[in-house]
Amino acid sequence: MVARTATLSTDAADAKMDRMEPSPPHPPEADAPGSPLETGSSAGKEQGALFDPPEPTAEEIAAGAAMAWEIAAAEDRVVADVVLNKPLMDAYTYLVPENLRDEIAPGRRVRVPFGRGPRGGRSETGFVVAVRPVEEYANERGSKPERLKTIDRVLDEAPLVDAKMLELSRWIAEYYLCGWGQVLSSVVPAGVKRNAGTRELVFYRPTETGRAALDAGSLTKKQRAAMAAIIDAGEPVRADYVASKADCGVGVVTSLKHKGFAEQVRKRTDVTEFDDVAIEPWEELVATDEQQAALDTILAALRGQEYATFLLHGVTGSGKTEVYIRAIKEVVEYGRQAIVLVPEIALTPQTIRRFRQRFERVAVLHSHLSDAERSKHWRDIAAGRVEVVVGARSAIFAPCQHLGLVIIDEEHESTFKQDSVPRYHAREVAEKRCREAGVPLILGSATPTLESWHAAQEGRYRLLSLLRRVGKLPLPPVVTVDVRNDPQVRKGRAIGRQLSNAVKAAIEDGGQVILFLNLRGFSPAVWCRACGASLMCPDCDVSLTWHRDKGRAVCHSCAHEQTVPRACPGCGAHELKYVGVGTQKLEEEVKQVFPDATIARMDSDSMRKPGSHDEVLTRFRHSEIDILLGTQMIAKGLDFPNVTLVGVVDADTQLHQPDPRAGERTFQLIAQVAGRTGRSSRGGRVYVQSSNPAEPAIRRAAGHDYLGFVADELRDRWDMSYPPYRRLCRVILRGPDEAAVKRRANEMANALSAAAKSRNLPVQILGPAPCAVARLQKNWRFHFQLSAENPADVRSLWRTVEPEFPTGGDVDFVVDMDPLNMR
DNA sequence: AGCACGCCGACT
DNA sequence: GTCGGCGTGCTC
Repeated sequence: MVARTATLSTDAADAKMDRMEPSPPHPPEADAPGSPLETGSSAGKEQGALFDPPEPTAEEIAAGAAMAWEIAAAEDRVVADVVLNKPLMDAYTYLVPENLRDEIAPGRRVRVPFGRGPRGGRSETGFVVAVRPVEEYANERGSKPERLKTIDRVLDEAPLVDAKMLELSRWIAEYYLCGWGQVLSSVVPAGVKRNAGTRELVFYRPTETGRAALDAGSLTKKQRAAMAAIIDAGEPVRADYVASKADCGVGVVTSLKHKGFAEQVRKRTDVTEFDDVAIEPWEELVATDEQQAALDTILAALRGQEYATFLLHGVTGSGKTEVYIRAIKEVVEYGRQAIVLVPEIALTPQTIRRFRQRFERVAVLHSHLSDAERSKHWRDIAAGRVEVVVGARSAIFAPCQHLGLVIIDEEHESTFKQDSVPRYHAREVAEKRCREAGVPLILGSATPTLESWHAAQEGRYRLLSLLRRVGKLPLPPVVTVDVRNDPQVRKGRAIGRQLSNAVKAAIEDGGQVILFLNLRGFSPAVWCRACGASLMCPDCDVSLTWHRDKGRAVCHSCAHEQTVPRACPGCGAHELKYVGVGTQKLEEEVKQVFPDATIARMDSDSMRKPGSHDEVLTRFRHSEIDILLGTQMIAKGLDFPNVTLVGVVDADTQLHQPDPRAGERTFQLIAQVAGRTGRSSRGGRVYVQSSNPAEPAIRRAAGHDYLGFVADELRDRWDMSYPPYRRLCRVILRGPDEAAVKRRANEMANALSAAAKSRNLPVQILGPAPCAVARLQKNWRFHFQLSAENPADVRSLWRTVEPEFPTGGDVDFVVDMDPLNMR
């Protein structure tokens, strides 16, 4: 058995197994693996085409099944509850055959027959969530023990998840309204399931006759040396090890085996090898008073082993990471582990290096790892060989056995919500996990979500503030530029006069510049001057973006690409024009205006090949690049002291999204981008171009006034009955027939509405209405929302009504609890 | 999610 | 007369 067994098997699972011991003596004729009975039956199967016995009748099958469970009961056998990777709310119960009794355990996966049809349905993979006596199932109300099917096979040598993770995943399934098995399947990385990075290898150990033969001196010279090497090793060893140790060929080991002097052992072994990167040493810093105060509060909770969520509100450059690291140091001293979640996009080599410099054993979990790497890190974590786990959203499921602390950095980032099933938010899952483990959770952000801020106001979270930057550096002044009357912008330029002058001055002064624009491509629309229509994607309700490098118009919502027709497909006029500015056009404009500057563009189009991201940032760090322009990618986490100017080319793109959180996102974005400058004594400035400079989100961001912004925004949220004052659950319907989708949306909304009324549940139904993107990848989309103060009411309403909704057909639906994406 | 079951239209 | 459409409802 591999080491993982010991560390991953859980108290509850052990207790369960204990309860089932001692097992009754096995009758000798019970079919153990490899027994003649089994080989006989499989041989029979292979020849079955010629001598098939007559098919048993339904009665015979039923009688056999009834007998199976009666025998099972008489023999004090067990059943296993199994959950499958399907949107099913219930676990399904299976008989555990005698020969699998010792292997079966909660947290392991099994193959089971599922569904009706010939041969009792298809074979599916599921997770065992419980093992219990068959009588317990038989005594359940409505149980049909005679209809139980039997487990085919146990897949894992050791549980993949422990009892705590089983419970956490069950909670997620319940809260996010999806199947337990769906959660478990996505919690365990694919590489871990396939044991990627490990091999079943053959090892040799001495037998008693082998030892005797060595003592008796009845071996040849080479055999004697090999035998001695095997015995001296003190543990099973590989043949090539023996060969090099005894200076012989591996054939000698084989002959020892044939003679019965050594025997083979098969062991699953780690075969991954990673280079250790050299890490430069770290100079300890002196904590600021603010950092120390925040830290003291966190340490008190750590020492008291109590759950608490801390909202660490720290302006950019205030040294939140230093607080995290010192808190983790304390946790590591107790021999416990910490999980640090960062947005995927911030999971750069620089971020990882920062933790590797300060901790001995850091595991990293993110989407760019190979299966073998991820599986290796997962096994290291489970075995307790890791102090700190740094990872993206799903790292919240890291199998730490002695969790001491969880940190979520940039808590406001929407990437912490998964946008496929299970649609969980890592913050909510972390809260649950920490509460159960009795450990603190730290949420860090310069611009906390309104949900978190509100929780802090209510006292559910404890607020810690870092309002000053380290080194007494001021926050950079932010200039809002009204571009409505700018002569250059009116000519179709992206960069107005003021920003352009500022860029010029910054470069002449030897500084570097970051220009941010959240639209990739060359022009975001192809527009007909004659009829005013834009070129649309044939499959989506989205206008096509012109990518000049490809010479094609591209849909950013699906894979569609096309050439641009000569004539407008709507009116036939030859008046098509590329309008608006994306990063590609911005790059061209900047090159034209600043011909002597070195320019680099960073967006998902220019960063296709792996490593290019890091390469550009390294060049930028070494001042080989004067102007870095790009999308979201350059807004996060970059910390370059020589950046003296940041320009937000168009603050309005974010603001005009059809989303109730557009204001919040705009504020966050400006604050975040502004944080990229003024990080040294050289100072820095920020220019924000907008056509709505009076918009509160923009005005407050320019004033670095988070408190003012949340006060405004919370008032609006209250007026709109929107989170954080209510919980929402969004139901999205889609299908190829617009009328059918609309009809189904109405039916579902009405059914829920009626049920809420009759059950007296305080849940409102908002909608239905077409989605903001009314058509996506050929499907029409409608949505409606359930809104309640208490999410339990939403859940209970949905759970009672949902089973009545038809599935299949050409309209399907998804449920999104606490939605962030409103498209 | 599949997928087998059942009840209504165009073909030999 | 049947084959096959896809709406409906289970799956231990």
